[in-house]
Amino acid sequence: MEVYNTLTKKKETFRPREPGKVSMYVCGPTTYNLIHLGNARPLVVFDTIRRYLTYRGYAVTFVQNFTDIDDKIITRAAEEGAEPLALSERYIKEYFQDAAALNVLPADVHPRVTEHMPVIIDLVVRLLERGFAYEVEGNVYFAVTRFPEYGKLSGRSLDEMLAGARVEVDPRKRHPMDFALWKRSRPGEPAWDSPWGPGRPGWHIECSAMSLHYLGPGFDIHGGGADLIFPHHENEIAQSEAATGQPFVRYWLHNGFITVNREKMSKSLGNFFLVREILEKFPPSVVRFFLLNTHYRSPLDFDDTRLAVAGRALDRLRVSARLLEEGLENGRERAAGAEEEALLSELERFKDAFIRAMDDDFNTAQAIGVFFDLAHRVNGYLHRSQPPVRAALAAARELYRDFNRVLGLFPVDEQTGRFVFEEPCFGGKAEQLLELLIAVRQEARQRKDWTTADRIRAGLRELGIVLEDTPEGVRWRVV
RNA sequence: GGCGGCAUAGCCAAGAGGCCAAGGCGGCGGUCUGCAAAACCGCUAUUCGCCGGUUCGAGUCCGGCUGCCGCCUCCA
Repeated sequence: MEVYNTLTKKKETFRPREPGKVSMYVCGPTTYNLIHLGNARPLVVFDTIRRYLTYRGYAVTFVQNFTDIDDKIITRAAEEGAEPLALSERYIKEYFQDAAALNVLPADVHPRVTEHMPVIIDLVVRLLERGFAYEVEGNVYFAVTRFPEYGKLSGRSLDEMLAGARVEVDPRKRHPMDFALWKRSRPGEPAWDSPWGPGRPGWHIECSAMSLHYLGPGFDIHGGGADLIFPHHENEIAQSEAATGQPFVRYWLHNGFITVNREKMSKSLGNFFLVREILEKFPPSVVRFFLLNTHYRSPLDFDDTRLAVAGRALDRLRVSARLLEEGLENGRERAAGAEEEALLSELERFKDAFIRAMDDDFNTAQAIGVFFDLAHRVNGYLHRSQPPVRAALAAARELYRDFNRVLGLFPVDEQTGRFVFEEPCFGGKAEQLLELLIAVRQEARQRKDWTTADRIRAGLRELGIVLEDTPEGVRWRVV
């Protein structure tokens, strides 16, 4: 397996710290608002990476933090007249709702800053003891000049950073690039006791403290958006390696940005789309497909049209999976013939191709291509062989499930293990009404009353419900 | 100003030296159908931003140019 490591700027063979086990940490959200699509990309990407590593037999320990106290939370809370920690709590709940909708599995641990103060303070103390940090009036700063390798992740030297610096220099800092490990709190702000007085952690120290706490130094994968490379991850390396004297992380993975009109989607530009809003217009599986249909390191331009196109593409896989399930119901328990033998051997080929794609730096775009090849092949078999051989289809369904286990595109019914084809926005009485309309139309068709039949079909199409007349009866689906 | 990335068909997007340049959307023709839809069959880039170079051989490596984007400031 090969992964692109931001630290070395090249693909490397993936060798975990411990054979058979993978430890990974992904920077989670600062909980002061609902997540937008740009925030959702790393969620879906690293969820998929985690799923794939699990699929490949690794015992994965996956940690994703919540930054539940920081300046932005305090500011936002003040605006709303809310308590900062209550605000965080609320948005953590909202986060889990969006993540679940996108079929993102919960991490093994979701540590929060406010619940790890002793661990964070210990790390700051250690940095002070080792001479990598200094205190000024209740604030503690990391001294970048004491860490010669500062800049190794983002690929620039302190001099280069200074040359382009647009930061105003804080007079309390010894070096302009020094950054806060601990910030003294102002009156009325949330505060925790520390050897330097009441305050709260700087942004970067929490991830060092919590990842080291749960995974130990030299853990395997640290992930996040490319905008975290500098300063966040650069600072994490400096803090962690200064404190432990050991390499911090083996592989740094960074996803590319979501753009809108080719410009980065960001809160500061205001060109962002909330996951919540998008899910009002598109099924979550389409959003997930859209995110995975491009390699995770490439930029991905977003607009409604592209999502709609993704939806049509995904429909192809959805329809194929459905034809497969129907084939299994109508199929025969017959011995495999030449046609089935050919299919079975191609299934092996698709599985190999899928693994090859994912082994190459988690190339989900190529892996999805293999999924389409598989669907095409199975559709062809179904088209040619009626009734199909059940054993062959069962093998095909296993492969659909394998691919889906990794990509997480289709919801699966926990009870039956079957794919769930209709999005949960439809059901109950509405579905019964639909069945009634379909029955009426069937009667019209038997009378050869094509006007009535076509009117019902066209009307339903307007509502986004497609009817398909097949020899086995009428099939409907929501588009 | 410093550092970095990307440019592949009408659109989206894989592909990091060598069988015919994946896949999807769209389009065209056909099979099926009452007509459709879906599915199936066939077609849809003599060519990978431009110019040089390395090589028996280059979207794929090197240099230059052009264009777009990002980081250097909170941001996934």
